[in-house]
Amino acid sequence: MKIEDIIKTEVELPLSRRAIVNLLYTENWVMDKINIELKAYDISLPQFNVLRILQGQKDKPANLSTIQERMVSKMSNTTRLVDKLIRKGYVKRIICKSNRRKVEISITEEGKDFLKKVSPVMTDFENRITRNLSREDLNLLNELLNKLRT
Amino acid sequence: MKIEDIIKTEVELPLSRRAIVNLLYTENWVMDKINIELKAYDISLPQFNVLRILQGQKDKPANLSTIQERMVSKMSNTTRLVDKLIRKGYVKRIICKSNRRKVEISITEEGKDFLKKVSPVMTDFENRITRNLSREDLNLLNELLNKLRT
DNA sequence: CTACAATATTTGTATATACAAATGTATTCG
DNA sequence: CGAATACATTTGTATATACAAATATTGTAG
Repeated sequence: MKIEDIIKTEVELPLSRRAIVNLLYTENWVMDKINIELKAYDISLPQFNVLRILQGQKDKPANLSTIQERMVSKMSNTTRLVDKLIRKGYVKRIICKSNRRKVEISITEEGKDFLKKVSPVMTDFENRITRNLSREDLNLLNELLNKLRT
Repeated sequence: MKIEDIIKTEVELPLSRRAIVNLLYTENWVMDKINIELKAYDISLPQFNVLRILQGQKDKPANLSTIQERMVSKMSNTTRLVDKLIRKGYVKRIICKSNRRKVEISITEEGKDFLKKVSPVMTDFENRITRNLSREDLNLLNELLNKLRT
């Protein structure tokens, strides 16, 4: 559906505005679907991503700033996000011995089990939501987004 | 910059995940820049969009549900958003005579003046932020996003 | 070794958003 | 008419986010 029809504007948008509005709208549309998917597991996307980052560390714990720089959306408050994961039992936090300003955050067995359950669900979701795009389409979209940010 | 480098993952992402992550990341990147731009005018993007919608009405007032269906990101709370615009003096709200469940919201002269000042700034911003994309690129991006939502 | 700057995280506060329930009004149907 | 239902908006509440300030720790220059 054309973006002009979605936001019900009579006048055609200038090309650059149309692309930006479409980008914002589509991101919202995707996020809605992701949230619906994750709601069943009582976790938010940022929380899920932190778990994935920690698992990617292969048992080497990460500190807060490492997590922050790897997040898709830059978090203003990673402390409280980690707090929530701790309350759920998915991660643990210990103060770094070598530098007591730092904290070391690592995934628990419970967190790993959770990921083992939810990761395939998300992978399946990603495939479903992009099913209308061919491999070339996906590559092209990826390149255009990179180019936009250049 | 490749999305894998941005989120510092060692493994290459599957195509569909890469596109989705890139979409979310790029939208965040754009929103950050929009917020910086609008901050000087002490207004948020949803608020700005409501003003544009009301101006598009050409003095015909809109009710809340009309505004909601035209918003890019579906608002869960348009009442309080309009409250803020009223406090700023940019819009006014009167109860609809024919159907007192409805309210009629319209832009004030002050709101029109504000838009006259800020709209060119935003148009200029939109052109700047898309300057690396050709007309074909923008059309292509637009089509790919439409296709994704199909 | 002490004061000062730099680093890493945490906390406070204001604002934003999501979702559900409540309010007030209009319509319909016996 | 009066009860039930539908409609349009508002309010309550819990959670999320942005940003600034505070805290705690380490490194460094004199």
